[in-house]
Amino acid sequence: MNLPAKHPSPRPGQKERRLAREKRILEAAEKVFAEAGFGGATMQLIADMAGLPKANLHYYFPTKEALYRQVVENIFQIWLRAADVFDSADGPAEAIAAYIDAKMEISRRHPAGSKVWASEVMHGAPVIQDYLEHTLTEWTEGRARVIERWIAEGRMNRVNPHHLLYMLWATTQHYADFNHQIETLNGGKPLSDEQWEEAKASVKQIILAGIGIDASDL
Amino acid sequence: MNLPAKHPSPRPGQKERRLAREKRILEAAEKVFAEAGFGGATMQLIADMAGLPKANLHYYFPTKEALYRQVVENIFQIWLRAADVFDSADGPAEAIAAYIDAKMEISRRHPAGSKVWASEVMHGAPVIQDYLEHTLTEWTEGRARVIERWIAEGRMNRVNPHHLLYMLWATTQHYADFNHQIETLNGGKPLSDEQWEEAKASVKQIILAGIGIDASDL
DNA sequence: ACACCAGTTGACCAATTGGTCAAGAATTTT
DNA sequence: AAAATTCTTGACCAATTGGTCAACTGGTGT
Repeated sequence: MNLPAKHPSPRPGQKERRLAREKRILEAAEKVFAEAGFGGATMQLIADMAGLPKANLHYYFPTKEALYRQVVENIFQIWLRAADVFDSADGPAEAIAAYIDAKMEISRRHPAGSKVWASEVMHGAPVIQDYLEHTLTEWTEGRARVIERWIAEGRMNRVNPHHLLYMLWATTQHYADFNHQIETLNGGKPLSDEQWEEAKASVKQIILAGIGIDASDL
Repeated sequence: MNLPAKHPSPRPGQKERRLAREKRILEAAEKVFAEAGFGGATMQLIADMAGLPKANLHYYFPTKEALYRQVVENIFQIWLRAADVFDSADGPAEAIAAYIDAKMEISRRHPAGSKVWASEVMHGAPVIQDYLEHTLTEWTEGRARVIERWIAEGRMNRVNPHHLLYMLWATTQHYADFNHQIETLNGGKPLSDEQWEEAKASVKQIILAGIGIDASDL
């Protein structure tokens, strides 16, 4: 990070290589943790999937817990970043629609990460309890106040902001966590591009109508 | 069940004892599987929680898989039974409201079971793929047709029935699977009776309005 | 009293697991 | 080119795991 930088210019060298290796490991780990859960995942499996010997994996991540923690924290960052679109719009219709789109896109592009997150929370959040208590709590309370303001301004129906947020989280996350069930009910095939669009549209339609917003605004 | 019944009268004896033991084991197993996942659960832990030696546990359930399978199948039965309330009502308002109530009650009363189910599906449904492909598929298609009929009759908005069902599942299940997160956001306390009522009411309010049903019907 | 059988259990086992380590290969720095 | 640092890896280890087994217990029917 801050070692003597003899050469002020580029150098594709060591640092990038290390980051690339770590990224490859983290991607393998995410998949394995998602498929097998923390308890069912083995370092050997992760090493195999990343294409390197187990001992080497332990060089980059000293323990299984450390590796897992990193995976979970990465997901949480993605999750939080998506949450930002909530603020970049100025009304409930745009904000909630954009938030649904963003979260549905995460479910589509990062199903493994979503599952790891769900699994972590389901098991009592042993490693990210801090995040839940601070970052997530603050974000949630902030957004709840925004929603209450919209309600006070008559821009949407009076609903309990927390339960609305839970519904948004639950519904969008469902498409990742339960994608296997959805696939099975879809004749064994993954949702096509059009079906994903329909899913997004359906979720937006029902929720926006559910809080008294005319979706033709969008 | 149908062994020679020497005594035609009662007899609290052996069969009941066996069932009681199995029930106790299954309850312990459900908790442990929910808390640790299949991979993280150990027969020793389940035995401890059930209050009997591990070897005895293996007398009732020969393998970890067999025990797990039984737990999952039990949950699925509860799930399906709740689904029946969907049919006992004659209109979309009553049916969906009753279904939400029933599923919310399951989330409240059987959070461990719900988590085991979620975990099973999330990991690709290794042991209940049959159920997904047959029983669940048939139930879902049947209900989707009912919803389509309601739409055709003008009794609710035109929405994609599958995505409506997914939203119902996702939202109600969320209160079980993510109860830890909800508790954390609730100041570390479980939802009170009143809060559960508000949760149910909020879910019903948003979804019913979302499909164009005036909830004051109920 | 006896045999019979479901249930109980501590001791044990082979396999797997997360993690270590020392020796070597690469790469960078001097 | 040599020294120093970073990476790589096969072999290994202690602990844990699911599962077995033979001996034991206790109730039931005869």
